[in-house]
Amino acid sequence: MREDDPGLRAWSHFLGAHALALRAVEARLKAAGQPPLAWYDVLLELERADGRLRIGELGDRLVVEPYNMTRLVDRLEKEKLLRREPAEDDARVAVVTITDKGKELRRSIWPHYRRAIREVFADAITDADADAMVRAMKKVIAHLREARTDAS
Amino acid sequence: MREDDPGLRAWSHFLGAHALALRAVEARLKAAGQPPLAWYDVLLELERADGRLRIGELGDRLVVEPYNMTRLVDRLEKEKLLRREPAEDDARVAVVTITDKGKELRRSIWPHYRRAIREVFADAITDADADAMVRAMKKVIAHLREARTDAS
DNA sequence: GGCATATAATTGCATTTGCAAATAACTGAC
DNA sequence: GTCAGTTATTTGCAAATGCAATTATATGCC
Repeated sequence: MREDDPGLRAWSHFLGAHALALRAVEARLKAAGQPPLAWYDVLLELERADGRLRIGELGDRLVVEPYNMTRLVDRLEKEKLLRREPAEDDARVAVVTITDKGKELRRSIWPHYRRAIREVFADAITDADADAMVRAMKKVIAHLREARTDAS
Repeated sequence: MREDDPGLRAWSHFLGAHALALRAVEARLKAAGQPPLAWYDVLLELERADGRLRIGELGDRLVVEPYNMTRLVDRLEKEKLLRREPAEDDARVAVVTITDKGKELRRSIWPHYRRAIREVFADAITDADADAMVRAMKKVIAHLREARTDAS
């Protein structure tokens, strides 16, 4: 019953660690009166893209389905953390722009989030573990990102 | 803006890889006409525990909140994959027992699930990567499981 | 240009999750 | 034995998610 293939073993530990760690991080953010992680992700991705991004592109980068991205943007827009604007070149497209309030919120969340990551995750492993994880995770990400592109 | 602390970098890759991989695995299961992963997890955990487990214990092991565990059990019970029974010694407790149908479903899901894990995750990394991941993930899990126990 | 097909975003409806409260039963102190 | 406090599970309601359309626009082929 117990799995001995290294890949399968890694998968099950991967899921287990993720569930525990994410729950603990979200709980800490909430305890500190901060918004959910998804909000931070959106704001960070927007800042990284110099403040403007199409909704679809945002969804691709954050691994959020388009219909969920629409609604996540709805919520942040209602809080005036970002704005929707029509794209100039393509009328189907909505471009999202981060507001000053959005930038400020992101900055104010970060210390809480960073502390949570450290306490929950980073403090449990060595830097060498972390580097090894980055290498492995990058391979998985590349594997899945390229599979998404090939139309065959 | 980009993070250079190894622990924080590992965290962000960890989340990214998880989101992509889980989406891909769930999509494959669905395409193969299989039930959601959560059902498999419940059935497997029950089999590992010789078929019987309290609802709360199941929730702890699967990292599912009690109110969600109640409802997940509701759904599987409606499909006759398991049964609820009152515990003999403690009338507050509901014990869950896997049925033959449940065992059979778990066995029939596994080949699909295993193939999905391989295609999505395991094939992208080396055995050494997998072993390194297991080591790191175990540390995170131990860190969070023991934190949960200490009442201080 | 005109039409079939593809793409971006959104929406209605059903399912699932989260939160706070309710229910029921146990435990320990007195 | 009784009561205060704790624990296991469940439930009502609100919020978030998944799925299957729908809308609006763009693109390529004739």
